[in-house]
Amino acid sequence: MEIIYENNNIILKFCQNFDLEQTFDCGQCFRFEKDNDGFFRGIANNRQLVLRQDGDTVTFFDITKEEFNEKWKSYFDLDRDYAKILNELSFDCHVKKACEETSGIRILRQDSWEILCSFIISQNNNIPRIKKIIASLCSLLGEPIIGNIYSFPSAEKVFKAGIEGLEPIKSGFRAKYIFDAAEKVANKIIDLEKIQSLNYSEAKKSLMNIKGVGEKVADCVLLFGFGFHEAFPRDVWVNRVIEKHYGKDFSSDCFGKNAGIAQQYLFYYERNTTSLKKQ
DNA sequence: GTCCAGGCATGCA
DNA sequence: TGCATGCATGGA
Repeated sequence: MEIIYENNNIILKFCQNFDLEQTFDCGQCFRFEKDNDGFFRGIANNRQLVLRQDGDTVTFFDITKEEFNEKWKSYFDLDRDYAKILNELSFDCHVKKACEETSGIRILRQDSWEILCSFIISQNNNIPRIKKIIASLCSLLGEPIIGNIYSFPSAEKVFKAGIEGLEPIKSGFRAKYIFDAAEKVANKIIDLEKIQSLNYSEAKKSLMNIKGVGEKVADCVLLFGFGFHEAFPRDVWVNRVIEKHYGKDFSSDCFGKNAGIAQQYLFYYERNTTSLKKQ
């Protein structure tokens, strides 16, 4: 990959294993959208980011070299050698097949509080509605960023709003879970910075003290919000893959420290091939 | 109207 | 420990 700084834009040439569509569409983030002209816009790191991909060239618009290096390289996991990892994971024929179809997903490194909240909202829910609830949470309690787009509200803000204060976002039974998470995070009963320093199983155990956080949500938070790539979230789609191809004795240990990357490729492949069949 | 959605808490055996 | 059931809401 070659990095060029030009006219206040960052241009990445010869990108390997980096596809914006796949990365934003694989269910790990809820605040990036593609417009009709091929531009992706989203909110992260407290600003709006605009990007575009043409073949193996990705452009980040209106961004300094310093900001790119400090914030966005790690956000898009650009220093990790995905070609090597996918090659290693391809000892497994199902992951190999998934990679042959789709090889541009990167695990984003997102804000841990935002991800915790977002995946609490995700339970027993569908992606369009998850996005809708998150957008209304942001416009209800976040700070204005641009136009009618708002930042993700802090845990303190959500805690102060109270369960009743969350009513307008129509999150249903999840409101009490969102509030419990906000209360524990705001009051440092769960210290997100400390969780980062724990090992995987201790970190998971700690997160599961929050109401509405079970194994699956905890694993998503660890994978997308903390960078624990050994986390292997088992949702309905992945369980379907496991039932079909692996059987009862399956353990994600076989994928080792990159199990989460294997999971994401299996998830994306299963979800897309199944939805194609439905059409 | 019915079913389902990146699950989880709860109650019961 | 393992399994069934209810849960808020909205789109298909």
